[in-house]
Amino acid sequence: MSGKNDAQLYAMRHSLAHITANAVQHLWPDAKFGVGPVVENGFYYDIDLSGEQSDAPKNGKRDDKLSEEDFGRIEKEMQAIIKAAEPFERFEMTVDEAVRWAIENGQPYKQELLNDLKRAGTTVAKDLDAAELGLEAVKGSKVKNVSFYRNGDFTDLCRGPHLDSTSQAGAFKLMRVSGAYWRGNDQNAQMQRVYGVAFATEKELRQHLTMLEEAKKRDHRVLGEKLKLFFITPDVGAGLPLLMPRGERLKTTLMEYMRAKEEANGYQYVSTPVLTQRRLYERSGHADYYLENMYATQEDEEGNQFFLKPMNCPHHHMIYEKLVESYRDLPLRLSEHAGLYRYELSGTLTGLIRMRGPITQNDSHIYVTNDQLKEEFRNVLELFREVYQEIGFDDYWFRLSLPDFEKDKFASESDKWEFAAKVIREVLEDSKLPYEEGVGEAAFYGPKLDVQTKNVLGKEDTIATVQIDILVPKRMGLTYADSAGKVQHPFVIHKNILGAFERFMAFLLEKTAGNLPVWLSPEQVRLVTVNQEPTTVAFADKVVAKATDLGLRLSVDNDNESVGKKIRSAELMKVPYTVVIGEKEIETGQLTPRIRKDLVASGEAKVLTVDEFLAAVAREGKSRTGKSSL
RNA sequence: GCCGACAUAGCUCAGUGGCUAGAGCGGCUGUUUUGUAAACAGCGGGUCGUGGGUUCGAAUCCCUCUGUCGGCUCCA
Repeated sequence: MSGKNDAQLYAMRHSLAHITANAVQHLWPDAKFGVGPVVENGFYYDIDLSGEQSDAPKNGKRDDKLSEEDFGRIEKEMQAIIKAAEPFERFEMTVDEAVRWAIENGQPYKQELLNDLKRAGTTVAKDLDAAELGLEAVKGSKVKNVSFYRNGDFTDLCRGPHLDSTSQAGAFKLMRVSGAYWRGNDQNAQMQRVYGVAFATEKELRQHLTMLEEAKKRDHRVLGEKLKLFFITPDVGAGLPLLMPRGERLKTTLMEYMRAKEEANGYQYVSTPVLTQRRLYERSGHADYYLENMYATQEDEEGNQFFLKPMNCPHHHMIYEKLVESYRDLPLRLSEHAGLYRYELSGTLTGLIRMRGPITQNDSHIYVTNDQLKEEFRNVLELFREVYQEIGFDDYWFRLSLPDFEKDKFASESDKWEFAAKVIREVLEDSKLPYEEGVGEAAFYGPKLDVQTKNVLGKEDTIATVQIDILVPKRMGLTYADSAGKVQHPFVIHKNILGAFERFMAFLLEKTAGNLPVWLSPEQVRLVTVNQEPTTVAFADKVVAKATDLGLRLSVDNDNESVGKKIRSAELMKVPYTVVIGEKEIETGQLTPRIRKDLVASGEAKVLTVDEFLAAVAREGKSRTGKSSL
């Protein structure tokens, strides 16, 4: 798409946001409007109907909330506005005039934005820069004039640009309505956000909607059910998935891989209890931030209350105390694959991506001196690259998550924050790794380097993180003696490369549509028998025995069904290799493996001996290749 | 937690106040002994998510709770 078309599409989507608001205003004359920016594939507008008394109440219910039922009449009204071919006209007012306009028109949210603009020269709305709000503003500068756009009877504070006329609006569809806190702050009123998608042509819109349907099939929750990997049941609880044998196999394969990788890189594994006294979290400082997000036991008869651990750091810090006296003991790299539990708000739960537990984190804590910090951080990034490359995961980018010092959470020691952030930046720049920065995304104890990816519906997620802890070691009194015999506090690098194993499984499933490479497939080979004759079964048994010796995961489908149906069933389970066993194979001792389509380039079937075939699969498992060697 | 939508058989779904709640797939049984994406026949299978209410009558209307989906806030 050319830059000109991009600009045109942007203006079109932005104009549709105005047309949406315009239509809502026709139907609910007292509607109050927030902001209405362009987003990926479309636009939204934040609307508040509270206090609204519409002429057309629904079912006698209060009519102060939008619902998807209303979309039909809103869209109809939008079409009428588009058909009327109203020109978009730009004009300016002084800020004071604009504030008067907002008051006269009953637009308190616009008024607030204008007042902020006047006072601070900017509007501070999280995730929305002033330009997106439609305000021309440079931080610190005096704003005199603001621009407005008018079409027909609708006027909105807006930077533009817009279409020349409403008639140029393309194909659009209102998708959903959801709650959104005014200016992203949960202390503020909750408005309603109406989302729409919009494209230049009907065809593109239909393609987009089809793509969304297709994406649903790649959803790890759908695949988890179809591939018999995991499920969630209200009897156990929301956010508490149960892994079935296939899911556990996948998780264990990833865990074994990471453990071997880390042990080869000087990490030592430890094991710590899931229940812990409150005082540990008070000592670490986590109690100040996360106590209400931790599951607690009832007080026992001896008066003790325990918490399910939501992180491993404090426990590992206790081990540090036992093991480290001197700088000679550093760096110390501790790892644990522990199941963590966190109370997450019910509305945030998302399959294996966001869960309450067990969250099996690929968690390590690396204790270093000042001098070691940079090199060790570089080593961690190197390990990241190595692991992701071996796993074939290349769809990610880095985000340097920094504190927002205007928040209480990031209270003190700004020089240490700067130092840690500088180390991360230098390592990234030395390695020539592209990254973005995220202000306000840091942990309470230090800056983070997050690994970002997009899920199947294009939503951004953090897959893994490395953090430099500048606060907790001092707070917990962790020390070592430096070369001069002086007492020092170590830095701690918190790292998890695969994040939580469950979450990583989810990303893998969505990226691969369930077509896992051979080394990760719970079932690597399926033998399909042509008949149930004893000779056939005996031959299959012989292959199974050989495969088991090689450590392969192979199963036999000896059901009394047609070969075609059993092939289909293996295809649906995304088994990499399916091998039909019948008279021909028994006679010749040779197999013609059917290879899952994504694994192979040529469609030509190869004939191999049993030993050749099994050895090839074993090699592929060992090399973790994403392609078939056959 | 908040806003919106939704919850019917193992799965995907039909059924919007009126007969004993249906279909396809899966399952089970039998026949068939099968050659690379669905053999044929028969049989099971539901407290219509939970609890309450309205009604002569509720899967269907109202409320509660639980859970799911999409957002918002949050994410050590």
